[in-house]
Amino acid sequence: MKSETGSNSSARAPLSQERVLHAAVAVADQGGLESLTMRRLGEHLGVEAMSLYKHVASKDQILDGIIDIVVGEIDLPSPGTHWKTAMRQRANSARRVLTGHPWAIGMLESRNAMGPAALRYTDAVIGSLRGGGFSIELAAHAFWLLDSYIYGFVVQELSLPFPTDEKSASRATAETLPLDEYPHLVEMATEHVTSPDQYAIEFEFGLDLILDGLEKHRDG
Amino acid sequence: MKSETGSNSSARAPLSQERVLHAAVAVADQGGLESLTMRRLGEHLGVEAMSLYKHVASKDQILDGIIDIVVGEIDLPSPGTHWKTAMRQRANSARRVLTGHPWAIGMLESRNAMGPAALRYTDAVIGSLRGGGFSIELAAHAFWLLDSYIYGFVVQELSLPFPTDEKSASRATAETLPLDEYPHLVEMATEHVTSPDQYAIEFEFGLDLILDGLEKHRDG
DNA sequence: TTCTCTTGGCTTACTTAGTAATCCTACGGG
DNA sequence: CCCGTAGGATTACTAAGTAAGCCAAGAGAA
Repeated sequence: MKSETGSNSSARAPLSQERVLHAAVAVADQGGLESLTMRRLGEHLGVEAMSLYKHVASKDQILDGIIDIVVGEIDLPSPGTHWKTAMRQRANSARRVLTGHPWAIGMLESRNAMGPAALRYTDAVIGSLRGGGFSIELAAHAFWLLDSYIYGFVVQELSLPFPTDEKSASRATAETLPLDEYPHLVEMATEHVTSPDQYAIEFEFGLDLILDGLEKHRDG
Repeated sequence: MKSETGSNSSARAPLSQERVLHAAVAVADQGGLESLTMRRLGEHLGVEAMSLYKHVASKDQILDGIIDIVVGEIDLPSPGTHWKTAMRQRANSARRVLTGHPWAIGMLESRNAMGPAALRYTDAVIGSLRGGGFSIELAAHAFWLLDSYIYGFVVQELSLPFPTDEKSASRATAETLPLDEYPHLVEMATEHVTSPDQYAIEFEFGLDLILDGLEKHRDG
């Protein structure tokens, strides 16, 4: 098993900070944040845990790094696009990316260092709004509002059990609950359909409402 | 030091699940989530770590419990109030509570249990909307939209360095950044005033926009 | 009273984490 | 040919969650 003498062709690719961070994303994606340990990450890269420290300073730095990688996956508004289209696109892209890396959203509040991708993202969004005729003040408002909505929506979407676990949802709403204590909850659970793409519809509703409201502010 | 023989007056109050959970909130409040360890929690209660397990099943259960305690601190809309007033009140209350326990927001996505307080909260909000003339569908939309906004706003508010650390903010925006790479960011940082209660103003803006939009939907 | 449960605490010890300190080895330039 | 260094492995320390089992004090029952 240790026939790796000399210039064997299967000599593993050398580590690098980049490879470590991308591997960390992969590990977190498949096992969740709590499965991302230095030893497991090393294993994933065919390397001992301590070897990682030759490329990153600490686990904290890894955590900062993988957030920025995720943020970097969000599509930036392309310069020419109308602001409303651009905002809709980046909102949908952000939601897709964040739900695709469910561990990421929970880290946004704890680590406040904005990496390069986060800076680029923020700059592009504000730029798109300014280009769309928003004042500085209104652009700031719009940015806060839209980002709040996106983050919060994803937080809720991920914290609700529906998508992953069909039967736990019905059990939670139908059996476990003391039905008469929460009449409105029960009413909603029974009468409000919950289709697989309900979240997309729900997301669109709020997004449209916000974009329309912003447009009115811009024009009025 | 072990003079606690017999019916000493300073015999410590007996533990209980409630006392453990409230102590856990206190520990997390003063030291952050990562400072909440079983040993420290025990210390805080004058007890060994393992003794806690006579009252709670696991640390996970503690985490679920303290979230529900925090949610329970949010003011519920009082039944008689106009829906718009009620939503504004509970939004402000929720923001106040969540920023007061900064560790809480990051846990909302990971633990999906919904304790009794969360159920009560959800039920009351939906009830207020239904009472205000919202259809089931629109009440669901409104709930999602408002809660997304609140959660997301708090996430952003807590992840930005401004309030706690005055000089790190200016350093981050003024010195560390390669200024010309992020022109819009720089513009906003320089021209957009950031007063201490900026967050409250920012929050109001989005809240008003959303509430007005919802009202329009309800009436049209 | 005395014996025995039960309740609620303590002690010990095992596992898994992050990481400091140290060591080893192959390679590249003098 | 030698040696410094880069990039890996080894060992070991500390802190955390928690399983297992011990022990004291109070509440009934005989």
